Amino acid sequence: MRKLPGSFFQGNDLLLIARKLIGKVLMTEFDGLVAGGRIVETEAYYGIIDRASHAYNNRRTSRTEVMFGDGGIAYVYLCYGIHHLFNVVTNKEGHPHAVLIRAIEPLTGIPVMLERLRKEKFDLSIGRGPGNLSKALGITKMHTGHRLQEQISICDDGFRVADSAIGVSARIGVDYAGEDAALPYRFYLKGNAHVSGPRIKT
DNA sequence: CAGTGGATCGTCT
DNA sequence: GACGATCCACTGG
Repeated sequence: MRKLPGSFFQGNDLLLIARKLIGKVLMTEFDGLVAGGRIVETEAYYGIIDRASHAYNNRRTSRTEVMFGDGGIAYVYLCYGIHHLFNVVTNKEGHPHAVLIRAIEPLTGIPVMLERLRKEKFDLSIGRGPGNLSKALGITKMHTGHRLQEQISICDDGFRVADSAIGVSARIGVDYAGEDAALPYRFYLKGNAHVSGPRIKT
């Protein structure tokens, strides 16, 4: 288990980073409670030229400010007043790229996740969908701006994903973004039951 | 199954 | 004052 260094996140190749995050392990440790899972679904948000991005048109506010910093930082915000969505900031200062983590396959700390979700038994909804995974891992908007090296970290455990195992599609829930809604910026591990969105028909 | 609507509040206009 | 990078429960077929 090797924590990904800041340099992993600071490249300008957003789509490649979003793709390479598939198969990595997202871990949290809050108050001694460890939880984590394998990332199986991501979405890329292309900053100032992407109508789906909060940083579109160089929109710089107190909320979006962390996206303008160096890569390797968490961007967490509240959606629909209920859900905390976790993003990884990428690229260098001044280039507000981000990758939304949409789903994980739970690996460790499953009892802790069940407790946070108020669930009795393991089921596929744990870690499925960006709101669910943040809740399971205990991530909230108070963690926005945190470096991904301490309480929240992303690790390589040696798991390898072949290019052919990664599916690509349009992003989910970004209809407001006009033509940019159709861009192929969503990546997922084919056949994984924890991936969100409509089931793929085979 | 598909479709619909409610929850709930920070953020920006 | 409007609106989400969502989720779940509930409806009807």
